[in-house]
Amino acid sequence: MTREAMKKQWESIPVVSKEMNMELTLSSGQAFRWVQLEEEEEKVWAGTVGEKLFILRHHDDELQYRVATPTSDPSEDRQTLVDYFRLDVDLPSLYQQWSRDDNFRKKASCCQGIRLLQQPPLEALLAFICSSNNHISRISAMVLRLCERYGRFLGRIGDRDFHSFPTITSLVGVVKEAVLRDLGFGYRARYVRESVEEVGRRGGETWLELLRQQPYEDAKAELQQLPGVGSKVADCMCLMGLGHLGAVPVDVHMWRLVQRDYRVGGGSSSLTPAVYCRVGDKFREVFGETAGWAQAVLFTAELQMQKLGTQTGERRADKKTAGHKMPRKVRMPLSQDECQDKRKTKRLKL
DNA sequence: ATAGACCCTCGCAA
DNA sequence: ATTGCGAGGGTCT
Repeated sequence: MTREAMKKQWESIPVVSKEMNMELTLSSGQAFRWVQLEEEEEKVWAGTVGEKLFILRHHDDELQYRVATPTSDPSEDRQTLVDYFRLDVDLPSLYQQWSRDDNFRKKASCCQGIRLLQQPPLEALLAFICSSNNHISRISAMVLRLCERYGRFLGRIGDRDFHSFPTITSLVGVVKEAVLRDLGFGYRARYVRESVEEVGRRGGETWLELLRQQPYEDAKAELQQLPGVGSKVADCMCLMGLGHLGAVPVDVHMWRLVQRDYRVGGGSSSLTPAVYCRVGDKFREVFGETAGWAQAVLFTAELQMQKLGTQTGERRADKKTAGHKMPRKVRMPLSQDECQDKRKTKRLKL
């Protein structure tokens, strides 16, 4: 089949717009490797899931896709996307449940269709290790270069090459800290290398799959054994790499949002491990088992607010004072053993 | 329990 | 136009 003919042929999966906002889902910082490109005067998304290179768009209540890699079984491609976007989950009804929380209903009404991606575990783990004390544009660049260096070439679209995320076997014993530093990883180079080695020792992707079967708390505790994986990165991995939808990653943005919109922690305290834990518990109390997904929606909605705010020339002079006029400190009664940082076990020595 | 250091990039002031 | 400075989806010591 010629290239031109390929271009016209879209496969499709019915997905109404309430079910999916592709733009926000792919660009809100869950995954770092999707790129939007122009193709025949329209915007499409290109990226990889596992060993497949996809081109996506959302048109006419359909998720339309092309696979740019040779494929033996077309139904497999479809299933890959169904799994990746969790299309079996009825999102509007989740929004409805979450909307019993007044703040959610107000803030999320503008941002329907934020789906939680189910990402390949190793990719999620390493990407979020890279995310620490970092911003999205740089994280994307780092992950991109990691794939270029160690991943498999999957194809070229326009002038851009796409690579798969490297497997654990292509990394163990191969990644060198100095190389990662050259790729711009900074001090995270050591975290990535050492975590790769440790994941390898524990059984690679198979071990990560086992963590998926374990209870969230256990999986999180295991992950925090890895260098570069604290409570936030562990929660990101649990939520987006392992499908533990109750995991609630709390970064500085979420922390500000929580202080402003929810009564957790009190105004003056910083995000200590104990407070971190309380935030997650609060979210699980309000949103139930899918608290992590609800968090992702609130996070994205907040990002949108800020983006729209700055676009309309609004002052962001309140950056320092935003959300600091807190109601009085309200401490949650808290039993010590229900909420504590699980990182007590000795970090393994490498 | 709390503070600093840590790689590097970018936006925004002087 | 350069230079300087702080903060950015934290973790470790």
